[in-house]
Amino acid sequence: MARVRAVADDEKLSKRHSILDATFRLFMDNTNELPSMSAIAKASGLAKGTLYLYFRAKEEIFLALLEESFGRMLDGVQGVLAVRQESTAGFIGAFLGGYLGVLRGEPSFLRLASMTNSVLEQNLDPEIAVKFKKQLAVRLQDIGSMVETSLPHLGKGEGAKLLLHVYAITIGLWQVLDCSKKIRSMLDDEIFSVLLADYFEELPIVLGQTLKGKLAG
Amino acid sequence: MARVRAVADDEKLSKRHSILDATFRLFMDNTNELPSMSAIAKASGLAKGTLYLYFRAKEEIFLALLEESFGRMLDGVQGVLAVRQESTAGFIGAFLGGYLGVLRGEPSFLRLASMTNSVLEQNLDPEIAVKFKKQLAVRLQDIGSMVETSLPHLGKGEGAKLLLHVYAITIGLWQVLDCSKKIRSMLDDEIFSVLLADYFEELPIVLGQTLKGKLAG
Amino acid sequence: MARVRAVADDEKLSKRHSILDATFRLFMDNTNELPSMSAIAKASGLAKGTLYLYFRAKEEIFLALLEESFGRMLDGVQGVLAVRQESTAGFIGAFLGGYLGVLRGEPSFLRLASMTNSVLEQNLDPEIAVKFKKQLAVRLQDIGSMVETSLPHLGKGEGAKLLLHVYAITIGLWQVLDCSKKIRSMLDDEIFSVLLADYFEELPIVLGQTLKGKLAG
Amino acid sequence: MARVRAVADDEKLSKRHSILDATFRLFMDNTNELPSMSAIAKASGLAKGTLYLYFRAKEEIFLALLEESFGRMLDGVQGVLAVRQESTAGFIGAFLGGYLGVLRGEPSFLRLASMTNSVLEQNLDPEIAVKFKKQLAVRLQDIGSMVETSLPHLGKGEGAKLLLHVYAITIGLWQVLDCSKKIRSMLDDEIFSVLLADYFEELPIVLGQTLKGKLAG
DNA sequence: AATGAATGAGCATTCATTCAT
DNA sequence: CATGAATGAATGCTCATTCAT
Repeated sequence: MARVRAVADDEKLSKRHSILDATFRLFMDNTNELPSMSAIAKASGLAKGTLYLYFRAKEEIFLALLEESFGRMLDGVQGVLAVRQESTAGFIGAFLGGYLGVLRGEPSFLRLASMTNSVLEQNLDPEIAVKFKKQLAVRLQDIGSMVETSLPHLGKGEGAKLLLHVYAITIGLWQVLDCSKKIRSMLDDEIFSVLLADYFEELPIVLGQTLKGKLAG
Repeated sequence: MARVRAVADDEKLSKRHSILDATFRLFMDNTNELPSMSAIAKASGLAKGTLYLYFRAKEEIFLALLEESFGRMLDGVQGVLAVRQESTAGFIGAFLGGYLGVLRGEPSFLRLASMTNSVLEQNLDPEIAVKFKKQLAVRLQDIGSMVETSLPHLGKGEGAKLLLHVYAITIGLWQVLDCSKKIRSMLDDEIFSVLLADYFEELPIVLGQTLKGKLAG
Repeated sequence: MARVRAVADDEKLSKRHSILDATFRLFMDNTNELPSMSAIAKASGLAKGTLYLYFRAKEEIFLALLEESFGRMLDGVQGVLAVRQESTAGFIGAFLGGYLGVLRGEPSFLRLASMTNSVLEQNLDPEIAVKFKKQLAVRLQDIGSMVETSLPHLGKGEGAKLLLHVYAITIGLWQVLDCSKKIRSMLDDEIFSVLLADYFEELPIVLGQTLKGKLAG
Repeated sequence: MARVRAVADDEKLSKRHSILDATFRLFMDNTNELPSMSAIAKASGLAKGTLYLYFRAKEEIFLALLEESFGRMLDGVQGVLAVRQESTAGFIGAFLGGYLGVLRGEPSFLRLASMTNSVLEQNLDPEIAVKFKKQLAVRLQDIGSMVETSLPHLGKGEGAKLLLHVYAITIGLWQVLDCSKKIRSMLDDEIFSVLLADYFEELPIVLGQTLKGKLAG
C-alpha cells in the first residue's frame, strides 16, 4: 500500500519535473518571455489539462523553476562559504572565486532571476509570492550568518545584507550588458565598447570593488 | 473624443506627448507590463488609429518614454558632474549626493529602466533598438569623460565604465528591493527585514562602497 | 453555443465539415470575398478559437472547400470518361453531355474555382499551395490519359491539355457572363443581350466548337 | 475666362490621370489586390482627401483603370478588324495574329480584366457598374458587326458573341496558367508541365481551334 | 480646391483556462 | 488521474472614409 503510494508519488514527481524541464528548455531557447501553456504541454508530452493538475497557473510553473534555480545557486554559495576564512582579503578572494564558479555553472540563473519581479507581480496568488520571498529571506539570513562567521566585525544581519548587495550587482550588471546576438552584431562601432564588455570579466571587478569598499577599514 | 486636429508642429508634439503621458500613467498604475493600445487610446482620449499616426508600433511608444526618462536622468547626472571636484573623496561625496537627488526627482526612471531589455527585444525594428543604444553609449562616453576630468588617474573610457557600474547597481538594487504594496504589507515577519530595506537609504551605501573600492589606492 | 466535444475522429470530421459548410454558405450568400473568421464562427455556432483547432488559417478553410469542390467535379468528369467512345463525334457528344451534367450538379464550383488564384496567392504557406496544384495536376494527367484512350490519335499529355482548355473555357465564360441579380435586373436594354446569355446554354456551344476544331482532321 | 476653365480642366485631367497612373503601378507591382488609398495617395503625390474629389470610392479608381484598359484593347481589336477579310481562313489568321499582337502590347489587360467581377461586386454604386457594362456591350456590338462584315454567313449579333467567346477564352486560359514566380519555382516536377505551358503560345492554339470549330461548315 | 489628421469598426490570430469525457 | 476540445476575451494593427482647416 505504502509502496503503491510511493510509486505514485514518484510518478507525480517525475511528471512535475518533466513539466519544469520542458518549461525551462522553452524559456532558454526563445526570447525573454514565459512560454505558452500549449508549448509546455507539447514539449513535456503531457496534455494541457494535466499541467493544471500540477500547477494552478502558468506563473506557478515559472516560480517553481525560479525556486529550483535559486536553490541550486544558494546551495553553491553556501558551499563556498562553508570554508571559513580568517582574513578579509582571504574572504574576498575565496568568495569571488567560488561565487563566479557557481554562477558559471548555473548560467540560466541570470535570465531566470531577471524575470523574478515581473513574474511575482503577474497572475500569482500573493500568498505564493510571499512564500517564495520567505524561502529566499530565510536562506539569505542563514547564509549571511556564515558570512558573519568569516567576517566577525560585521554586525548581525550584515552578512545577509552583503549577500543581497552581491545579488543586486549580479543581476544589475547582467541586465546592463545583456544583449541579443542579433543586436550585438549590429553594434560594431567603437562607441558601443562600454556596453559590450564581457559579463564574467566585469562582474568580479565590480563585486571586488564593492566588497573591498564594504569591508575595508 | 478629442477630435481636435493637431495641424501645427507644436500641436502635434503636444498630442504626441499626451500619448506618452497616458502610456506612462497606465504603466505606473498597473503591473510591469506595457499597457495595451486600447487602454492607451482610451486613457489619452484618442482613437486607436490615431496612436499609429504618432508611433509606428506599441513598443515605439514605450521606447520614446524610455528615451525621455534616460535623457532627463543623464541631464541631471551631467549637471552634477559639471562641478569639477579636486579630490576623490570630494568626488564621491558630491556625486552620491547629486546622483541621489536626481534619482529621487525622477522616481519613475527605475521602473522604466528595468523594462529596457524586454522592450528592446520585443516587436522593435532592430535599427531602432540600436539607435537607442547608440544614444545611450554616446552620452555615457560623454559624461564619462567629465568623470575623468575630476578623477585624472582614471584611464580613457574608465569614466564611462564607472557610470555603467553605477547604473547597474542602481537598477539591480531596485529590482532586489522592489515590491508591490500589496505584497509588502504581507511581509510582516522579522525575517523579511533584509528585503524591506529602503531603497534610497541603501543605494548610497552600496554605491559609496563600490566607488570607494573602485577609486581607492 | 454548441459546446459539444468532438472526441471521436468522425465527430471531428463532422465538425470540420460544419465549418466548411458555414464558410460555403457565407461565401455563396455574399460577395466574392472570403468571409471573415468572426462570421464563420457565428455561422457555424462555434467560438472563433475553435476554428483554429480545425484549420491553421482562414485561407486553409477556403482551400479545403476548393479541394472538395474540385474533387467532386473531377470525380464526375472521370465517371463521364469511364465509358470509352469509339468515334471522335461520339466522344464530343458524350463528353459535353456528361460534363454539363456534372457542372450543373455542382453549381458552386464555378464561383469557387474563380477564386482559386487569389486564394492561392494570399496568406497561404506556399507548400500548401503547391500541394493543391499537385493534386490537380495529377488528376488532370490521370483523367487526361482516359481521354487519350477514347481519342487514340492524341499524343501523350494531350488529353490533360484538352481538359485544361475545357476548364479554362468553363471558368472564362462564367466570369464573362456572371452578374449579380441586382445588377442583372438593371440590364434591361437590348444592347446587353450578349452579356446576358444563359451560361449553361452558351457553354456547350463554345466547348463543342473548341472540341470540334481541336479534334477535327 | 474660357481659357482659365480650360487650364483648370487640364489640371483636373492631369491629376485624375496621375491617380490612375499611381494605382496602376501599385497594382502591377504587388499582388492581386487593389492598393490602399494611402498607398495611392503617396504614389500619386496627392493627399488622401484629394483622391475623393476625383473618385467617390476606391473601387471607382480601379473601374476607371479597367475602362481605360478595355478601351485600348478594344481599339486595338477594332483596328485589326478594320481590314476586311474575304475568306474565313483569312479572317481567322488575320484576327489571331492581330489579336495576339494587341494583347502582347497591353500585357496588363489580363490582370486587370481578371479582377473585373470582384471589383464590380464590391463597394460600387450599381449605376456605375451598369454604366461600365453598357460601354462594354456597346463596343462589343459595334466591333461584332465588323466581324459580321468579314463573315457574312454570321447572323446578327453573332459577331459580338464570337468576340465574347474570344474574351472568355482569353481570361479563362490566363487564370488557369497564371502562377506567381515564387510558386512557379517550386513546380519542378514533370507532373506540373501541363500547368506551366506558356500562355502566349497556348492562347492562339485554343482560340484557333475554337474559331475553326465555330466558323467551319 | 486641397489637405491630411482623425476616426473606429474591422481584421486574423493567440492563449490561459475550463470541464466533459 | 489524465485528457484535449472548446472557449472567447483580448491583442496589435489596418484602412476607407470624413471633415475641419
